[in-house]
Amino acid sequence: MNKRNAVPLRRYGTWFRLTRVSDGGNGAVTDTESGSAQPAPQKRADARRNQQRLLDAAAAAFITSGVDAPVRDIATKAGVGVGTIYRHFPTRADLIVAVYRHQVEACAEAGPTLLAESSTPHTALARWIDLFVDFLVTKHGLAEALQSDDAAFENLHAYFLDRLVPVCAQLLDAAATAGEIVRDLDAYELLRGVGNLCIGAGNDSRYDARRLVALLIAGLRLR
Amino acid sequence: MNKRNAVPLRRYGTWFRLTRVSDGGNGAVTDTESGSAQPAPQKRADARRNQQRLLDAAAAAFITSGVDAPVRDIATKAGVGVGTIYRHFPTRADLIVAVYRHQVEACAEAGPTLLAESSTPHTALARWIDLFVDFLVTKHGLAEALQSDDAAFENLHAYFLDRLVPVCAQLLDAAATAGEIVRDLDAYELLRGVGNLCIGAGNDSRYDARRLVALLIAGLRLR
Amino acid sequence: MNKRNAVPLRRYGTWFRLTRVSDGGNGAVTDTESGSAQPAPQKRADARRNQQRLLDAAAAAFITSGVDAPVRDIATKAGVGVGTIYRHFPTRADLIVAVYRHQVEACAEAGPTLLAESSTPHTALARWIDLFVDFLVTKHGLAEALQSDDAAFENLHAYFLDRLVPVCAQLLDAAATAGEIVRDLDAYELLRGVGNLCIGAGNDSRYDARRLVALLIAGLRLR
Amino acid sequence: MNKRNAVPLRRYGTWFRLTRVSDGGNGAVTDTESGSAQPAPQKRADARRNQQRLLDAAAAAFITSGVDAPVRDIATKAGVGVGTIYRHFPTRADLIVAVYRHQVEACAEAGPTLLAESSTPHTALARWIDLFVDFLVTKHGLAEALQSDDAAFENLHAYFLDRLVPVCAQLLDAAATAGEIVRDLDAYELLRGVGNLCIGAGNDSRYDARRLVALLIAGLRLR
DNA sequence: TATGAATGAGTGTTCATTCAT
DNA sequence: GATGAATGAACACTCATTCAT
Repeated sequence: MNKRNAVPLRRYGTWFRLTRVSDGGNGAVTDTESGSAQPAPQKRADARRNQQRLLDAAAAAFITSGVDAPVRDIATKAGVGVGTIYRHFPTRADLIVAVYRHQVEACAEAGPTLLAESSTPHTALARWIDLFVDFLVTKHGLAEALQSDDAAFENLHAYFLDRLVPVCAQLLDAAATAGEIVRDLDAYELLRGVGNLCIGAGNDSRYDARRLVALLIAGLRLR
Repeated sequence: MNKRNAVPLRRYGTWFRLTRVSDGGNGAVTDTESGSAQPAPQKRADARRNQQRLLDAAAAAFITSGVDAPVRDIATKAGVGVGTIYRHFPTRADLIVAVYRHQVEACAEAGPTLLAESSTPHTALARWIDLFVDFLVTKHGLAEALQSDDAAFENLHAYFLDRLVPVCAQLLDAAATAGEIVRDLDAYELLRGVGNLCIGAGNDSRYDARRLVALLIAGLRLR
Repeated sequence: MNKRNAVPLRRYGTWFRLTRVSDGGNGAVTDTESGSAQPAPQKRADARRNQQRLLDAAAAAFITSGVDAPVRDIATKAGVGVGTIYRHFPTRADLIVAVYRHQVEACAEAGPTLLAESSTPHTALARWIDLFVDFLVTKHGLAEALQSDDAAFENLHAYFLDRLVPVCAQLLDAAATAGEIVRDLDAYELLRGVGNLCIGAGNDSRYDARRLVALLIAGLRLR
Repeated sequence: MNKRNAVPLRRYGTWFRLTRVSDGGNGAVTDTESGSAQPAPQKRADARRNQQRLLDAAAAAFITSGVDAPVRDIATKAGVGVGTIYRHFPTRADLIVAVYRHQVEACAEAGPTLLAESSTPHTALARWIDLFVDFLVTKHGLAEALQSDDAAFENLHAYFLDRLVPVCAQLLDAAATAGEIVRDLDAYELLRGVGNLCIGAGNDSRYDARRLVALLIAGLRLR
């Protein structure tokens, strides 16, 4: 996870694009193992294997049935008992976060890179938002979960906001400072709006979330 | 919501009449406007009272728990037995449509009026969309239901689309013809986007759906 | 009802046979109107009309859905409110008895006639049982109700037994006295057995209740 | 029930083996006969205990309320949650078949044995029918279910007919070949009739199904 | 530590029966 | 008397979560 800054931005673009095509095996990794000392005695091998199988199964189930997929379905798909899921991920939010952590991190880290590489801050913002949309649109039910006020999703909200709001704020600020956009909107509100526009996008061929998000971003421009 | 006064009140009269045309016998006609001497076979007073209490309770429950609100909760809130709900509204879609019919009709009818009264078509569009947002923002479960692919909501979709898409299309068309906006977006997609932006708006004080919708409409403008 | 003895037996045979073909409008009549003095001031005409429509509707519903047919279905079919049913027939058993009274009476009265007309008592018994089977086989659910221990059917049991057991006993006794059959079986048990053999006979083309009943009666014969 | 001792007990061993062949994983194998050293993956002890309690409770409930007994009643009687029933027996037919499988198998297997052991085929038939009656008379709901046209019971019908009709046919055929009985009746119809005669036998002290069945079988004899 | 059996609250829906109009 | 609106008990079935093994 620390190595990732070395990966050129375009990688991320590709990554997200690949994601759209064949996501699911997104190699989620928990924070624990990216700790300080790699040679430290890692968890038992079978425990880690289970954790990985669980994440793969959950990712697959989330695609099929949304992030509300029945726990038992995920367990069956992973070839473990339901108890094992609860051991590794006490709440559903924990599981969802673990499944999508990689991609959220990648998205967060793409912000500064895009800002550095793009011709204008507004372009960087638009491209970054595209990344976020590409992510959400392919995760059925995630956008819904992000706006749900179900207490079970609190950790999920917290994680997404912690990681993405500062990045988005930086991009918005840069664009505003450059005089490209209004100062009307804070990062939280923008992300929420973009997230909402992604809801149900996968079910409805007549609805293209990307087009609407692009209009929203265009609407930010000062005239 | 203050803008709604722009829609003449008489519209509401028409409104009820239209309601009766496509009604399934549950038009939730309030006493107020049907006056005293109607030759139509009036329902029993208690039945009509219950019907109204049911609609009120359902509207409240939909806000709290979405349009999936348990039937029993609605019945309890209305102070009636569950059987009474099924008597008045055999399917859930019947109940949802009945709850929102008045406002949908009012919204639909406001379109042409606004177009006639506003300085430009784009202004009319923006004001009409405001009306729609004002409606949706207070009906939290509704926006979610409108994007759900649950078969129970098919009639709901059909009703909303039948009534609102043509109106929105007329407004979009007028604005495009006037050279004010792009032709990028069809009415269905715009309504869907606006509907999505309204999801969860009532639960989150940091999120103002109206502001985001305004940006979206601004984004339609030709530069 | 008192006139009926004047009707020759073969009438009854025809009647039952006709019943099998086109029963349903079986003209059930309550005891009340066959009282002592015809010129007495009868019930209001509409009340009697309702009663008759109810019986016709119930007979039809019993054929379609068995004697468990939903009360509201019967009411709807009769064009009356459910309350009217309960007024006329406080329990389901009352309704069933009223519907079938004519035929039960006819069957009961056929016993002595057959005994007088048949070549032997055993023949009379067999023919009388045939009458009973013909009756039951065409009344879906009735045989089931007759053996049900549901308290709602108590009156039904009582009525059937009161009317038919003595007749059957008379026939059995005559045959036993003539040395044709064993004395193993009392009338109650025989009727119960015959009733049971009729259960479900209408639903199953591979099952002919008449044939089995015939075997049972044959089994009574002394060897 | 005392005659059942005529069926050698070893049969019951065979019985269980047969059970396993066509079993859906719920063969209700008691501990007693599977001994200690079985290589098969044993179920958890509590699960097996529950399964047995469930079968006992279901058998009892079926007697009381018929095979339509409410799932929750059975669960309560067994001291388990309703979910446990659905885990073990996904459909009601599964539960019914499991409850009666042992006895149906025993009955089926008794046919050839009785034929071999009895003095005449007709005697064998009578004794076998007695076995069947002894079985049914104590399962009050069962006889009703066997004639029900409810789709939920289709598998039940199929199972009973598959197992018992061929056995009965063999016995009938032997007796007919021996010139003892008429060829009037096929095995299906006979079993259906016997089953019907058993309906409600347990509730009514004035009604002895065995006596009536004996008369029916006697009626088959050639005179 | 892993398993998956058990739990039971939650939900939609039907229908006999009562009773206000 | 007649009506039919209202009631609510009853039932099947699902699934998140706990905990004995």
